[in-house]
Amino acid sequence: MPNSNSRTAPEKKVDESVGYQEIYSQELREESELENAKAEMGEVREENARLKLTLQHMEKDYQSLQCRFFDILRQEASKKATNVDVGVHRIEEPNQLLSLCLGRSPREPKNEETNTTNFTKLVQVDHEDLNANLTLGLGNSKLMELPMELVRSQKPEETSLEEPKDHSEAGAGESLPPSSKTPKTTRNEDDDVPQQANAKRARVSVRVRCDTPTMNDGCQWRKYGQKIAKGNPCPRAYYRCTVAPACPVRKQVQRCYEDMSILITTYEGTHNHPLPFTASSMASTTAAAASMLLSGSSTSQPGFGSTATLLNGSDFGVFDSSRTNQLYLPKSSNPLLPTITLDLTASPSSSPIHLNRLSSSFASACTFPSSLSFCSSESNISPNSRGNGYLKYGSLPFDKGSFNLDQPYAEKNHQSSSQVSLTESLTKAITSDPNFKSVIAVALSSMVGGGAATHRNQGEGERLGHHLKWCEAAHQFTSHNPLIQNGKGCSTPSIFNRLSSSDSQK
DNA sequence: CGCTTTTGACCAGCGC
DNA sequence: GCGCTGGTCAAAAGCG
Repeated sequence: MPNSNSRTAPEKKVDESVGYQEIYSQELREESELENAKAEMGEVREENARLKLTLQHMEKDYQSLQCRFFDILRQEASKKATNVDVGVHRIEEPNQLLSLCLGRSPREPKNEETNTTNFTKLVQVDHEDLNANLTLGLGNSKLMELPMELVRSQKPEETSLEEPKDHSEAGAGESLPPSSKTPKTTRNEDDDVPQQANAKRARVSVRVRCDTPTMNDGCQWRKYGQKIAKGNPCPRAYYRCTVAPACPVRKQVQRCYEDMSILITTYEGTHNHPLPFTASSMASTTAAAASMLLSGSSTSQPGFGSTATLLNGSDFGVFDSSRTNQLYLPKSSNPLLPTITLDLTASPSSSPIHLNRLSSSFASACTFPSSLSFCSSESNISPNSRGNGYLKYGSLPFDKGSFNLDQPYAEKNHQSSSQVSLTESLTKAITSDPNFKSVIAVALSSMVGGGAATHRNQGEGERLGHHLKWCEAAHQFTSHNPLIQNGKGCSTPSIFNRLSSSDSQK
């Protein structure tokens, strides 16, 4: 009996010790898991702190930019007060500027004081919107597609390529969408949605010095026609976007007769599909320009027809009516189509006075000397031989091609990264301020989305794209800093070089 | 073989 | 109504 007692006691002890070991090991496991979780939380917190810091920087710089922009507007307003000759033009300019920068309607009250206060309010509202969007965007991956949203801003119903279009474009098959026959759009759904129709019909003409037959904008194009237009022996080529079968976007490419080195590319329509990174840059550029044109068309002078001109400052307080005649616009068969021209052929240094008088994004965008351009060839082009004093959007000094992962698209076009970078410069020039909110939102969304995605296995390519968007956004963002910092609009290339090199090294 | 480019024909808008 | 012009179509050719 004692044996049994003596036997059971140690067994009980052994059982107990085994139980303790199990419990202990389980506790150890739990502890290690807890520590892992804590470590992960710490990392997330660090990342969150970094994001917060970045956001604070962005907001701070954005506010600085607003202040500066506001000051410039005030200066401009005071100048206008003393200049009666061009008063009619200039009174409307801040509105156009506002409409460009903030995407607002230019049909606001034209009182300058009202303008400035309105602007302040708009900025505040925008800022609030920004915060709201950012808040939403952190949890909403959809915001990552803001550039595309921008591109499709006029067509909100077309949010996805996969989404079958149930209106006239649906089931079109081989037939072209209604908007493809742009001049004929007046008889179709455009009557129903006039603004949308305007957006489709608005054309953005880009003048670029380019040796290659076409300018690589990152998109896929198929040539469907060629004509020799009257007044220009150089044939005009017609391209349509082939990224999506039903994409209504067309472009016309024609060399400038007066200067064969200048390539005039006219974009028409908005893409109804996701775009490669490089293409989205150009698309957002043209969309922004088109939207600016459309929003400002109501204030344009009759004598100027339906053509607006960017970069010579005609819309930004430096208008010189004599210069509009120096435009080498492609002869459009459809003068009803509002056309905006982005002239990238002139040197920024050719108009220092204009430069100083330009406001906001355009001032900052124009401040990048062409010598800093990453456009290998185009950047060294001498100032426009015409000497028209056009402002050139200098290119940002980062090699877009270095992290252009949309190789299939780029390879399709067999064109240099310098042209891609041109797209970037365009984008930065046009969309910098008007879409600054979007830029920040995209940036943060991309960061958050990309950061989260690193722990997942899905959407690798998309994540890369977002990262690229972030890079672009960061460049757009940082491109404003020199203006803020020195207040003279003299950009310092180092920051871009650092950024670009770090990006490209990744 | 599939995609792109070329090129002549066709169509629609506009001015006279 | 006619001619001019720009834009598009579509068959043929070219290319990889």
